[in-house]
Amino acid sequence: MGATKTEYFIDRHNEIANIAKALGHPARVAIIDYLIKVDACICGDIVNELPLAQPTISQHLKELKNAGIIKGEVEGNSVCYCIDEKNWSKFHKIFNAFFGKYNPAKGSCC
Amino acid sequence: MGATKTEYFIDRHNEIANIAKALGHPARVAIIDYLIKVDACICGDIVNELPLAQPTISQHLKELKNAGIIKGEVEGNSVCYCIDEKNWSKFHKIFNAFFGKYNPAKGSCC
DNA sequence: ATTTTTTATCGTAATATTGCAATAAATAGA
DNA sequence: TCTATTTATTGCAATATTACGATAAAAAAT
Repeated sequence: MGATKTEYFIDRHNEIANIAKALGHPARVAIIDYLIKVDACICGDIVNELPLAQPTISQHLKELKNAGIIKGEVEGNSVCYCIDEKNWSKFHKIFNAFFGKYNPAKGSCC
Repeated sequence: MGATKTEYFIDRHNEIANIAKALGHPARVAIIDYLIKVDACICGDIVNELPLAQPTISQHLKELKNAGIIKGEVEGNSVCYCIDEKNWSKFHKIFNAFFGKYNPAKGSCC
């Protein structure tokens, strides 16, 4: 008990849930938004942008990286983080397909 | 400690995170997919579709309802659940705008 | 070589989530 | 009324998440 029964569900549902879960924290959305804004790959000054301690940011970055949303490359002293372009497009498509599956126009609700 | 510091973040980031969080479990994605598939509003036979106990399903339905993704109406004996059309369109737009903010083409990553 | 800068990891506390058995609540049907 | 049927709620155990201080690791600068 307590743990999600991942093996009970189909891959597609798990994949959508995984991406969504990674996006399911305001700090992580803020990190992504910042990375998009500065476009060029920016490293740890994300810490200065958010009201969270450095270890917390590092943890959130790790989760975003694990989900495949961002990637980080060691750049001398620091680490350069940026959006993972390839996965981003993929995830965009997946979510667009998911939301597109339902057509509100013909919604025949009670 | 342990709780998300919601008040530290801007509304937009919290909104995206909230929807994403609700979609962040395969059972909830499966429930949505099922509701879309049967189109007409279907009640508690979701329980027969998923390998989870009735109270667990009920809890997931509650979370989806709280997030505004689905709505439930009492229909005699049972409850009729369906996609919340209005919010669905809204959420679709929000996520499309979010993913559309980044243009992988000009991604100038390290 | 020592210090600074930058990021990751460890350890720990607080809180949240997931899941279910048991049970309640509410209506339908006999 | 009594009995199903259907859904929600309660209570609890197991696990996950969030957050941060302390500290490690690794390269840069002095």
